[in-house]
Amino acid sequence: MKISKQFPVNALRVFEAVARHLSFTKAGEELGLTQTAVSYQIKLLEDLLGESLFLRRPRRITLTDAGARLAPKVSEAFELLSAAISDMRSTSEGTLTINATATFASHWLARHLGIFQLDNPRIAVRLETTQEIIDFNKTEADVAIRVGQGQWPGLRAHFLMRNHFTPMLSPKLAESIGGVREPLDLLKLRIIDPGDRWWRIWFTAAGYPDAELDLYPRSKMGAQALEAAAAVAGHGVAILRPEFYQDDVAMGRLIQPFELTCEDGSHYWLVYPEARRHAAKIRAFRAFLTKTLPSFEERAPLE
Amino acid sequence: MKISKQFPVNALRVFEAVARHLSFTKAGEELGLTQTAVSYQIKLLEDLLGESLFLRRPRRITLTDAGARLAPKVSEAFELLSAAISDMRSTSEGTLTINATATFASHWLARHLGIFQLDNPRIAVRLETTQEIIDFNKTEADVAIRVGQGQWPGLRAHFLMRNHFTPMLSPKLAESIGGVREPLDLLKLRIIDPGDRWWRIWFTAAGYPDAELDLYPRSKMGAQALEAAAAVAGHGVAILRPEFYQDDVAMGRLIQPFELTCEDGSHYWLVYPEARRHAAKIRAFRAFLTKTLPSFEERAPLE
DNA sequence: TTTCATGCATCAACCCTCTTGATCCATATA
DNA sequence: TATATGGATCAAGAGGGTTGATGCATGAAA
Repeated sequence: MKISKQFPVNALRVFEAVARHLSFTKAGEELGLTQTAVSYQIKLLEDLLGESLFLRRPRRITLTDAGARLAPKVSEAFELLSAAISDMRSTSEGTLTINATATFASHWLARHLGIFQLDNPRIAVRLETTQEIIDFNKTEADVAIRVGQGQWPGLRAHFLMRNHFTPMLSPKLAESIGGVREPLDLLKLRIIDPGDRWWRIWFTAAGYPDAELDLYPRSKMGAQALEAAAAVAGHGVAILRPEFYQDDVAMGRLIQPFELTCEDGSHYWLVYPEARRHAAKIRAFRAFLTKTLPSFEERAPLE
Repeated sequence: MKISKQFPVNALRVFEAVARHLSFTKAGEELGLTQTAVSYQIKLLEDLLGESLFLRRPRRITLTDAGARLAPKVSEAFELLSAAISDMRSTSEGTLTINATATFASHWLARHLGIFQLDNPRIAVRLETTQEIIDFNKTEADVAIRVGQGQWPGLRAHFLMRNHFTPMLSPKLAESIGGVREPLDLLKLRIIDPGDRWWRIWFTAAGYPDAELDLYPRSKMGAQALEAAAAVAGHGVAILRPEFYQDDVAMGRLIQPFELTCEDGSHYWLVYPEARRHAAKIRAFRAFLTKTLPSFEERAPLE
């Protein structure tokens, strides 16, 4: 059974407009309906209620007692509804929830988000960090920053920046073995998360495809930020995206012993549900990225 | 454009139910819809608002912030709506508006309506009288008493009583011409509304088809009650439905000089819109008539 | 672990509601 | 009397909304 059959909300909506205008034609104009449609809906409602709601006088209609009793309450209810909707609209238009990896959040967003907020004083920002993959059906977020290939079904993706990596460690730790001169020197140290494929890629690129990383199955941290912290503390060598740790380098807490950086095909992307692409706040965020990030563009490096 | 497109009341209604049950399936059951339909409506609403309203967790769903903000207001609005409707229903179920001719109202209804009200203490009665034909589109009435053939398009008719008539006058007036012995005596008196076809019918039946009534084009009153009043006052002879004036006869204010009564094929009927036939108050009124009026039956004497 | 049960998403197909446009009718206005 | 306004009625058509089957993910149970 159709829903409108049990509870004629549409008919009520039409009734409300007619009661206000006291004219089928005018009400139709307001609602974008023909006079016929209005007539039909009113008749429907009247039949359902078993009561006439309007008296059909020549050239004008009048509310019956029943209609007059009903009208104000229906009006109120619909005002409430539309208020609720527009209120919700403006509130949620007003806060942008960004879900990012901890790494990206702390090393890039935290540093640049100020500009977005200056440009969009009416949009509050909520920044959430989760480990890797998020599902917009399961997490409340308007946009997300993901690392990947830039292809997710149902999601629109904009390229943010390439992701490359290189070993980094604390200067003290480097000194402890008399400095790091060549890649194999690193193997004298504890490797933070040797299972990370990045290590293999990097050593291969450096000319040592057979470096015995597996021998050191130490900590598995998962989040780059944590590995970096461990490296700063001198617990070992981590493989990191150098741009994110320029500060640490400048402050002498980390060094990047080799120029060589590698990529694994995964990069940073801004993603959001296809269907939400026209939301004002998402537009604003795109505009901010376009302005702030030279490499920002939709669906860029498909390699 | 469909109305639901601009303002998704149906979707909101579904949303309200889902928010209450926190389950698409349950909500569907409540509304008499399939889970699919519910899913569809929610998605519709979410797309329209550009906001997720529910988080799809395994085996249960949760309101998002946006959804949680929206739900209570929508609930309130719909409660208001359904309250308004049921309130209106019960109020108008509670008063029966009867539209009758002044004659019938004062001579039959007024006398018997007490029984109806005893039987139906919860139904208030509003008795309105208008001259003849009423249009349910133009007058607020639940039922009407009409004189006619019992055939009106769109209306259901129940036979109430035959309508017959005979001359009546005040005893004083009769004495003034030495008593009324035979029909032609009446012509010595002023005929109240000689244009009334009833006179011609009656005189013809009495054996005087050529009685010169047209000679006395006096008052045209229209309502039987007024003619009766004129007759009581001794202003002339009226042609009336004798049953309605038994009191006046008993009190010596009117006499019925001849036994002969005539009919013109028009009788008294209870009528109401076909569509309203199931209304409780109309049922109650029918029950009352069945009980009170032996001749009461639906669509009876088609002659 | 494997299997089962629950609950939502997706898809294609169909029905019926709702809308449209034309026409008719009644009445108020000029 | 002629014209304009506003609602009712009718047939026809579109598409919104519904259904039922199916798939998928997860939690509970075996």
